[in-house]
Amino acid sequence: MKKEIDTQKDKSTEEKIKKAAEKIFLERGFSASRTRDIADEAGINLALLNYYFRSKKNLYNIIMMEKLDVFFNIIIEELKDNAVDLNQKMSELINKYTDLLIKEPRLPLFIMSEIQQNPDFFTKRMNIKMKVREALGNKPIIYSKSQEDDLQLLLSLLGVTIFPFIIRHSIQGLFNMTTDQYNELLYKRREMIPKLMNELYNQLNADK
Amino acid sequence: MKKEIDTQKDKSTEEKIKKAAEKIFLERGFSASRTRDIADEAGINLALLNYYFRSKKNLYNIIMMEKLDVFFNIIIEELKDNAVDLNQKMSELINKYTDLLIKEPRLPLFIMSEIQQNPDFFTKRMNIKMKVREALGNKPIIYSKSQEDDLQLLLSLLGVTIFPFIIRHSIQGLFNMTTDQYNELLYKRREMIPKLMNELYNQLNADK
DNA sequence: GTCTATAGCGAGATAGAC
DNA sequence: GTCTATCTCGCTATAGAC
Repeated sequence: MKKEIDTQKDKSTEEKIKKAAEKIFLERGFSASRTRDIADEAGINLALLNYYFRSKKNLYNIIMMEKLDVFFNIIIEELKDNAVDLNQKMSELINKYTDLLIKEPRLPLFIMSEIQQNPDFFTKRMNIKMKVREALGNKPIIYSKSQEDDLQLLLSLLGVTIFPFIIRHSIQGLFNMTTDQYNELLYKRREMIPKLMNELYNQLNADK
Repeated sequence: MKKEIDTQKDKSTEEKIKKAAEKIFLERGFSASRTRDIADEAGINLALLNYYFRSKKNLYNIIMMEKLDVFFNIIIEELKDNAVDLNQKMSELINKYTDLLIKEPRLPLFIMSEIQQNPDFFTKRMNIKMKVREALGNKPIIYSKSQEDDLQLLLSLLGVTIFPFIIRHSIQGLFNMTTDQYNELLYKRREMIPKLMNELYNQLNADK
């Protein structure tokens, strides 16, 4: 009953199921998703889903792992390479997240919801945590004054960059905006945010 | 089978169920919540839940409406009263959200998830939209240059204020921080953010 | 109003033919 | 590998006694 890995032609069906699961899970979350709907979306039969992935939960975990990687690797890339100019790093991070979230608008809520409901996720099964430590040069992460400022900067940067995607529907609804209008707003933020964050950086250093 | 409104002693049980539902729904969302768990949490029998609230969905809607009100009324208060100083308004908004979200950390994800899955929510059943129009002085909301800047400012402010609460578990997990350490960080942001946002405001006006 | 017992159904998973 | 049919269980909702 276990899946054979090295046959070469079954990849197409497996991939169809994964793509369908990605769509459904991201739209509705785990509990509200129905395996029948995933099968329909994939254009295959429900039994095949269990044939390839054994269970709904297992399929979900696979999708979740991939999405966590996509989402957090952007931050990890940001954290390493201390040589690079701070402004350049921030611009890169903003551009990467903007591009990603225009394509996959539901990603942040999907990931944040999962982690909120399962806060031990990193501790138990993630290699992402290891990657972060690695990116920080294997120094033990101590809550020192300087690192605190770094973290405040990172939180602000992520907030101004990602949150507008999270609250998108509320704002569009409240202010009667079309998706195109809102996207225009989001793209303009790419220029705006680095200047803003640079100011924050100076401000934090001036406080000392 | 309908609930009698004007009896005076039944309020206790009804309130117990509502409080329990609030807890469970906010923790798990609608689909992952079990009415049995809500009943257990309330210390009453499952049948009573349906006696008082008819259905799970109805109970959920009641909780959701209240939470939407709590969450968005802070923004609405911010939008009206144009006479008040901008810095003061921003500080108030930051303090209100920080106080609220320290008490109810799961509120933003709960609301954002619901609206993402049901974007027509405002259009169909909300009086919040009306309140926003009212707060803006009954002017039709047109996507003009000046209002665009206002909106960028609002999005940034909400982002730096609320997002750190949303990403809390990820950051605590990644950086091995305790809840107390993270809360300390959050409180410090109350001072930091108004200065930052003021800079953004100047920046936007200088661009013209 | 509050309880026990249960109806009824929706959904995940599997058996087994092809 | 892929399908149809079905098993089984968990969950919402209700019937009915007290």
